Amino acid sequence: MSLTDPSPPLYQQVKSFILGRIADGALVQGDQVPSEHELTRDLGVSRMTAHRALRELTAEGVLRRVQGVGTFVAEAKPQSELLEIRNIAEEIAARGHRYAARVIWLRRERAGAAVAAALDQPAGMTIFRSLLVHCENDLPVQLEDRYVNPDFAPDYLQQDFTAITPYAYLTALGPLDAAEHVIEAIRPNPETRHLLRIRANEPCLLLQRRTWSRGLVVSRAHLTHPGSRYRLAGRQDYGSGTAAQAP
Amino acid sequence: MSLTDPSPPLYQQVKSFILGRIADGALVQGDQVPSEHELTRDLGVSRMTAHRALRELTAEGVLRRVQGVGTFVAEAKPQSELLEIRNIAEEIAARGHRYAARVIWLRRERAGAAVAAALDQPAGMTIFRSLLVHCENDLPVQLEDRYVNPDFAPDYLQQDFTAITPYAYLTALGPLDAAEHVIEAIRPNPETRHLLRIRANEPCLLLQRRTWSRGLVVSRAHLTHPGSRYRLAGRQDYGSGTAAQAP
DNA sequence: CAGCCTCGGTTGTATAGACAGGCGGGCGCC
DNA sequence: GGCGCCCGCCTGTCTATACAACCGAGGCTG
Repeated sequence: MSLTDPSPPLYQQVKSFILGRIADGALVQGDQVPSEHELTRDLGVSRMTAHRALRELTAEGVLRRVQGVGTFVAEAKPQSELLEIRNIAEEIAARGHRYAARVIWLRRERAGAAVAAALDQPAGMTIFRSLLVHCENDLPVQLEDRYVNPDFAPDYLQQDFTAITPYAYLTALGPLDAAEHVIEAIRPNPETRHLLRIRANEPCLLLQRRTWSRGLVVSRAHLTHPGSRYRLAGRQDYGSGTAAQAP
Repeated sequence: MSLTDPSPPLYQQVKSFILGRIADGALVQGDQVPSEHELTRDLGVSRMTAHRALRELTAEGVLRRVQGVGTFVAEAKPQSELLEIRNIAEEIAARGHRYAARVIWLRRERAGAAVAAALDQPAGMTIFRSLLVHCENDLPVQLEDRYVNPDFAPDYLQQDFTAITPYAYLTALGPLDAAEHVIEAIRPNPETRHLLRIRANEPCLLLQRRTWSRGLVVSRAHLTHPGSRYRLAGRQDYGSGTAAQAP
């Protein structure tokens, strides 16, 4: 078997080769894909080229690699791939608005079943939890309810989260894993409404972010606050490669 | 100048070096960052290592590279980078749920100032507009209100959008440009409530997507519909490189 | 039988070298 | 002075090689 030579870079052709095997069913979820050595032998490319192809497909979520074991087709995404959310507090700061955080409380508590599962902890284990209000120009825009795995951040409760955001503190401890997000429109409960100063009958956004092994975040954000200058917004580049398939 | 040796990989250290220069203001938007050759010379790493660092930072949107010219700090994003939304109709189909679209109407109309600006058309120009309900398992989940630039899709109004989604039709005509998204939680208006079968007092999500030169989409989605099995959700990979900067 | 060791396979990283292609400025020629 | 070519710089890709770290299985030993 050989690769078509003309234009696209070799590593791109290797990526297409793997993606094609997945698309036509020759490789399904959990299957081991050819190792770098096999790709080197079968496709006639160097190991670095095969490595780059596999590394990029891993970064794109298509594959999963385990050092010393092999490369596998990643499990189907637990949910959809509809959106990707970044950190709101850093967004506010990056846009030059006056940012402030207010710590409502920091405490340890027993994890319920759902939270424990999200943190890879057995149910009933002690977890750390923080509740913060993020303000932009004195206006509360986000209520951040964060559950943290104590194993990964033993000193979490001793931090001064008016000086450094929990997100910044956790990423300083190490890279954060992939995250799952869920976003909904909800009617805020009275406590949320009070802390975010939301008028009665005003809806707000509920963002839930689960970062494996590191923390679970539940943010109740009211980004369309009267006077707030921004919405939850973003950009997307439609890579010319992601072919649109009609339903 | 030299790099601290201990644990993190060299290409990671090079990325941190560049990000640090940006964070402390030594490099600002539009500045040329050190070339691969300079990094090789100044930091004592090989060109491939420097190249990987710059390539990954480019993929993350931090830098912009021009072959033959150099590498520069990317311009600030016009809006925030908070989220990225894909196509809801295709999501439903991809997840194997029964998908159906209902066309409420197709028509041409005069563009108001805001719509015209979004379509790069002079105000008052004729534009195409479609209103569709996307259903998942007979449950309406999204009301898609789409404004299309007639120059790019002259036959738009003749299409059968129960067979092919507007998104698929437009991408078949050519790749879509970058898009800006805005998402909010709103209380739906009576028409939306009726078409999406939303109960009184239930909030819903409002998604606005502007694809430059091709179309403007206003979607009023009620994704937390009782019985609907999904939320607006997604995943994210935190590149281990994007250093967290505390506000 | 249990525990330890070794060994082969696999991924992760790093280097040196090479060639291709794009861009822009400077130099020479007209 | 103006035009065009060429050369140097820069990024993009690819190869060959090397070493490190990790995992699992199989064999050896107590």
